[in-house]
Amino acid sequence: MAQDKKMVEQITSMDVDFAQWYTDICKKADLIDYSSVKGCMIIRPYGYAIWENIQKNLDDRFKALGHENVYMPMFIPESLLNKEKEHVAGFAPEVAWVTHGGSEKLTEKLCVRPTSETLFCEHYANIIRSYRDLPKLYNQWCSVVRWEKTTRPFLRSREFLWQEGHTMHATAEEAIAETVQMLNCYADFHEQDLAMPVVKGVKTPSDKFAGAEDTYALEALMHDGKALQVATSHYFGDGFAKAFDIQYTDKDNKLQYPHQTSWGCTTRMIGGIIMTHGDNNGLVLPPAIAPIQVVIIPVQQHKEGVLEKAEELRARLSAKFRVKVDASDNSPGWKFSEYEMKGVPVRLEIGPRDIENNSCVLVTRHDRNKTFASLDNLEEAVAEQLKAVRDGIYNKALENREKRTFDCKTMEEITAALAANGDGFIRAMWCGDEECEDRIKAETGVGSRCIPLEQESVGEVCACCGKPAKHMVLWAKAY
RNA sequence: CGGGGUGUUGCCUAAUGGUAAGGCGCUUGGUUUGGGACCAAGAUGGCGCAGGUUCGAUUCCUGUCACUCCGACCA
Repeated sequence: MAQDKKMVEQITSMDVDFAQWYTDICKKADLIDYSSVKGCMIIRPYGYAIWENIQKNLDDRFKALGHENVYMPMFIPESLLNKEKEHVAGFAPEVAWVTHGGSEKLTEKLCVRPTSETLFCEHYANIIRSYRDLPKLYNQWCSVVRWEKTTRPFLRSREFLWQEGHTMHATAEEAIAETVQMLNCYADFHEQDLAMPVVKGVKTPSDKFAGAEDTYALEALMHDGKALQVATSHYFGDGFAKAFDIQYTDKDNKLQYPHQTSWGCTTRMIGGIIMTHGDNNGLVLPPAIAPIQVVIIPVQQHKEGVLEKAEELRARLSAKFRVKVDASDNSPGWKFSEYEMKGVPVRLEIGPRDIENNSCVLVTRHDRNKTFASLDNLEEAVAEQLKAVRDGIYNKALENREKRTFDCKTMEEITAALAANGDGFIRAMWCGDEECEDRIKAETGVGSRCIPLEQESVGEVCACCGKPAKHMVLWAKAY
């Protein structure tokens, strides 16, 4: 098997170098290319198609919950960004500024949006007058810019695509319900459609979004044991409303401040998909968002009738699935490898022998399991195999997470667990003191990821100071 | 932003203070075709960028940019 010369472009094995493996997949599965500006990546058609599928799925979910899409400008005047002090403080270090229009210096510099709370607030202040104007359930799909120091494709790019929901509600209760509802929406999308197990939790105060009362987040564990925050949902209370002077008249003719939320997820999810499901043969895509769900590989395609049959099956299956036939003159073996690298969930092989038997071969990407399917009820067989991929990769990811989740009572136990098992989720109790949070990070290397909504006691006292514990916290190294 | 590594054609790698070599890929023709096929003939780069040293630099020096890894910070 081993060959001296390099026959084809290989993907670095993830056990050898996980970071290189990740980069190889991004490049070799044709997801991205680098551009001439650091941290700004070109999302190539195959990568962008994944994003489009994610976008469509989520957009449908948002609209089903009553949200409307809008589009805000990409520039924010400095004075507007400065209105909410915690918010600016949080974002100022990574904001990109426009200082000139043509050759003229601008009288006020404009920031390229790192997020659009301020723009939404300015607009809401203009359009919200009465309780009859509430709730406002807006969302926008756009790109934002954050001048990151360290960049990686999908995981941390200086410009990234995302959606940001911004809603206004008459009461705190309604706004909190919205915050939780959207967290659940994201969680369902990740679990069902991305086949990615997630932990729902709330961020510790030090880790909250700049300007938020509460930040909820979904945390997923990657294959290498590092955590990735894949979505967030914030409850703002009326802090922004006060800073931006947004008020409405309630039923009793009294002026009130509305309560606000924002929630978002980004192209980072694609990085999460790669690092959750990918293997040494390349990408493994969850069927729900795979640009190609079924690739048809004609075998002995020069033989009479093979290509015609392949095309016939494509036409038939296209009614229900995203299907491609590869009729190029590459060898079947080459095609098998190619579409495995690209993560296509199901491969359909059709050759003279199959045609004779009125059947075909279906192979699932994640386990290369081969089944023979009759052409008579092919749609059902394909649907079944796609489901098998979704369930298979979900279970594999869940198993990895469970294998890498450790309950610890003390910092010594945390250090020992990490040393013995490698990176992963640590479940440990915390007193609520920021000093302890910092010390745990400094001394064990894992930071607080979230306080899981589903609390489970793993001890009585804080793993750091030994005082009575308030919460069980999930700790990990993170991307 | 601090510390390390890298930059030669589409990809991988070599050599060299005297003007770039090979494999893969690509093109054409033929033979193949159920796990990255084979043969033959072709095409493709001046060595990230900018300065400097030198008769002369891809090679030496300086700077810069990008990629990458490890930290700190962040979706």
